[in-house]
Amino acid sequence: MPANRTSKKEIKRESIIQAAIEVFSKKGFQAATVSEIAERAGVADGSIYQYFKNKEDLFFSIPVEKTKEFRTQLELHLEGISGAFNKIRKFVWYFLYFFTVSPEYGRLLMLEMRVSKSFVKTDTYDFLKQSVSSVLEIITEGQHEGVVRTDTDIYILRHLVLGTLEHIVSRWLLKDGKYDLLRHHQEVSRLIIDALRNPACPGAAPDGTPVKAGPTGEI
Amino acid sequence: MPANRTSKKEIKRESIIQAAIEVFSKKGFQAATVSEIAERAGVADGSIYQYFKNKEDLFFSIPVEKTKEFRTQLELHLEGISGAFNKIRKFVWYFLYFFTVSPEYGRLLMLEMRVSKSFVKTDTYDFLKQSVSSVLEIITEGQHEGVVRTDTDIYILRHLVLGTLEHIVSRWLLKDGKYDLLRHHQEVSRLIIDALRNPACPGAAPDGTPVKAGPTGEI
DNA sequence: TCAGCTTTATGAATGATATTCATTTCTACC
DNA sequence: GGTAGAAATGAATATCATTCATAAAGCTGA
Repeated sequence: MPANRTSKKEIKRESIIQAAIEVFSKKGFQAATVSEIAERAGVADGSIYQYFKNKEDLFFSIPVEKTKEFRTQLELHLEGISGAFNKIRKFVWYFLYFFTVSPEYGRLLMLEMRVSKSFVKTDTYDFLKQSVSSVLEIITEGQHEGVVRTDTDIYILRHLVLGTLEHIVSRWLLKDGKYDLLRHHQEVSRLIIDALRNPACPGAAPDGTPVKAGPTGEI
Repeated sequence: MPANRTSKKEIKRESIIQAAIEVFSKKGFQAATVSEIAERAGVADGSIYQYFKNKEDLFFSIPVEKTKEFRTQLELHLEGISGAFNKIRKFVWYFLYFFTVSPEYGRLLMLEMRVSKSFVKTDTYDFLKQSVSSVLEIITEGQHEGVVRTDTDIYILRHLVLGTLEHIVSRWLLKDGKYDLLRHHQEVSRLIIDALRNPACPGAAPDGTPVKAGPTGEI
């Protein structure tokens, strides 16, 4: 295909995605209609299907750009920060900050896509997962530093970090962002770090508290 | 209305809900059709609307019974256990156990309802929230015992506990329950407890590690 | 510039399905 | 057994997502 035609197609595709973002953000997946998206993009209903397999496929194309943005901005924010716990603090802050600035997108991602079986099969999801999983890198870095516990599967540590953050963001979105999402970011970091902290690491725990063994594994 | 007729209505309502559980579990909210539910319940399509405002209303009626079951069983399991951390361990185990035994229901609750704005407005949701929030009671109990930190908003502590657990369960459901959800329950409890633990409580931390102050609040 | 071919765009037609509503059937009570 | 009010019915309606036959536009080589 000629290059000229390709770029025109690309532009049209983009304008459809842009219209889709607006309409889906306003109405959610269900209530949004393909006709409205087509109208807003200035194309016929049928044309959408030249670019996307179906309504869902169009919906799932939205996160691609946003995820790239998340990833590059996060890298920028982590730049120059050393120490796994300092990076965790920054990650927590950035995660909450990101959704503070993009609540409409957050609604789509957190409340509609993240929870869909077909989305999980998507390439977009893999990309997203990989981006968010910089936590995993921070965790292993912390283990090498000796400050992060090595007695627990790192994927469980990730569940704790992302689970806590996603829960906070989801509940906030469900309440229409009626309060400041960032207001407790320091407490959240502190909590997460205390969970990740290596219990055997001298000098890592706070407040000079004397400590002793406790039972684990009891249900 | 005569009592006899009332109970007949109640029975029919139940049979519709039962049919709804089966069909929604098998196909999810979207793909399930009102006709199939009606057929399985042995009523006409239109009859559904005598009992429920619409398809969504019917859907959201499902958790009522299941939530009661969750709540009473949890109370039973906590019976006789003392100490906030022991209760947390039991809660973690029971939470994972519950979804292990009811994965189809879990899929509906965790992946479809929990994330819906209209569900959150529901009475059912309030009831559910209240049931799950026995964590809150355990947390304050632990604060009175002196073992749970008091430097952090208890709602944030709840975000950590429920966020971690719901994340674990959601990801498991999205992977079609292909592994044993309970296999890591002890690690999960340990992690959560280490996050909740009062950093100033002598004798609470593990392993006799000497500890000292660390910075908090830095991003 | 144009003929011939390919790609893209179109929107009316199709099919699926939630919901409504005029009509029928049932139930309780006299 | 007659009747009023409740409940049940399912055909009709309205709302989309998606398809597809047809038209328009883009490209190429002369």
